[in-house]
Amino acid sequence: MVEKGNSRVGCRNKINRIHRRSPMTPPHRNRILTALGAVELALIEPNLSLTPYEQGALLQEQGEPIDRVYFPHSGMISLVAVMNDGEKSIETATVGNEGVVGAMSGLGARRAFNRAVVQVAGIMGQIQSTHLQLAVKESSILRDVIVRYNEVLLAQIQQGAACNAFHEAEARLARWLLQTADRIDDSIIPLTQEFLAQMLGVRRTTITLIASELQKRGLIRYRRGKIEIADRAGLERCACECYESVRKQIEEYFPAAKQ
Amino acid sequence: MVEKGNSRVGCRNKINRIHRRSPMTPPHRNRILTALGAVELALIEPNLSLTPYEQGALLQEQGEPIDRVYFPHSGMISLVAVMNDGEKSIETATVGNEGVVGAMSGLGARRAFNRAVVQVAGIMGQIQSTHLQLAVKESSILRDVIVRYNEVLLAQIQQGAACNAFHEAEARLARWLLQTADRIDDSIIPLTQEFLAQMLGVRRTTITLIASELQKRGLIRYRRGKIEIADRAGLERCACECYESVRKQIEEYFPAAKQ
DNA sequence: ATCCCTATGTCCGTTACCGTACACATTGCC
DNA sequence: GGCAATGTGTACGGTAACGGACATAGGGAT
Repeated sequence: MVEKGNSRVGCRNKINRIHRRSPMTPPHRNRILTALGAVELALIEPNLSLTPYEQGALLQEQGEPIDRVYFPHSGMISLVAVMNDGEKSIETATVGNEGVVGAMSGLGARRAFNRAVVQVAGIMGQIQSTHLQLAVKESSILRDVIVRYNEVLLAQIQQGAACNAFHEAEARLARWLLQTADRIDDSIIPLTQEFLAQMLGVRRTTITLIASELQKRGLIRYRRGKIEIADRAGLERCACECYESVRKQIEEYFPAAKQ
Repeated sequence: MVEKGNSRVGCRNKINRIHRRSPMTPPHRNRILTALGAVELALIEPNLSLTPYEQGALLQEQGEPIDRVYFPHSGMISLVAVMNDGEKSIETATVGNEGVVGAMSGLGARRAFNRAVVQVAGIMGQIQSTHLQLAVKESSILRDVIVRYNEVLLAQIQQGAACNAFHEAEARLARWLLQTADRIDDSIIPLTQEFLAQMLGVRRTTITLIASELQKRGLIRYRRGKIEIADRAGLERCACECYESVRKQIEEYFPAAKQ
């Protein structure tokens, strides 16, 4: 089960490390925000605060009203479906600096249809839903960007649904690792097998089995709580089509800034 | 694989039958439309045509631009995710008179994120996306209703994703039958096991096995191409939580008209 | 009545993953 | 250095569903 974050320090270091990498500019720019023009940015920026979140932080609970919207600049957020019994849960989408959590509340959506958990610590731009709503009233471009991201999100969730039904755990794990590496822009993913199991909705021992198999084949390397992609091309061959399919759509709708 | 409808006659009778049931008023009212006030209805009704569709009709293809929006008054539409190879496909949501297909295009969404196929023949209100867009510009209530339905749809797709991962075929079949019966407001579902298999993303023989088991237990009865729910309460006990969960949300967001 | 097509039934070996239990390794903490 | 907590490895029976092949039966068309 995913729980509210309680690691006290730990991630502070990570954030500092990121800052050290590029002291002048923000470490990453959120692509949704960069897709906006100066006028639209000016509408929301006064109410947009930059906040670091640590691993495990619960940003949004399934079924509760949405009060804030998060634009990750770094780190990664999982959108998670929680079953009624409260026992099992599974990830239905991941959001990194290419996305936004809770954006539809800006158009009037009331309740969160899923839980949102910070999986990899990072810095999020955040704004109150009410503030975003006011900004949307002023700018149809802002509204369009939100609708556009909603398309991406829907496609991603749907692809995941099909993926769960058709593809085996190995392909899904490979997909997940690649996807997450893209989101956090790092080939080392700081998560335990236990977490991966919850994301994929399989047993932890199944992950152990598959991971050691992938390691044997030289595609990944891992140690306690860290998984490293060793052979990206190889892992891509191992992942299902869903990876490329989602990646392409994101790239098309919200291309990464060139530099 | 789901294909473009090619049954020539057949469904005509069905539509006539429905019409005979209530000759004065439309057989069912679409709940999204009834959720609108007179002012909003007046905005779209001039461009809203009533059209019967037969089983198998392809309303929307995955990845293509959305040009029309469909408000079912009767019948049932499946939203289907198609895998890249074009071979496999799976249903990610069903839409009946409680919903609408393609509504987000009214807010500017460009491309269909999934295929939409008529599973059970019925009458659809349909309107051009461009016309809907114009109406949305005039009415924030209309916009809100669309956003509200988007919430329902997202929740449904996500629940389906989790369901595919956690629940076994029997529970999913039970769920599907109940859900579809609700949509078409009839306890007899005119579909073959082959179709059910495609919807659930399992082998046809798996459906045969499960269906005959359910029949043995007296929960359903079936003959060639028709499945009847014999013991609704029993089938509900057999279905997974997902059924109730989705049903409740729909009822809350778009309650059925009392009569 | 007959034919043929489509829908349903049955069989069988195979496999991926579950469920559960327990042992071992690494890390941080006192 | 020793302890506890956390993460990883392994083992094993059980089973749901696959994949493919083939057999029967319903029902519309002629």
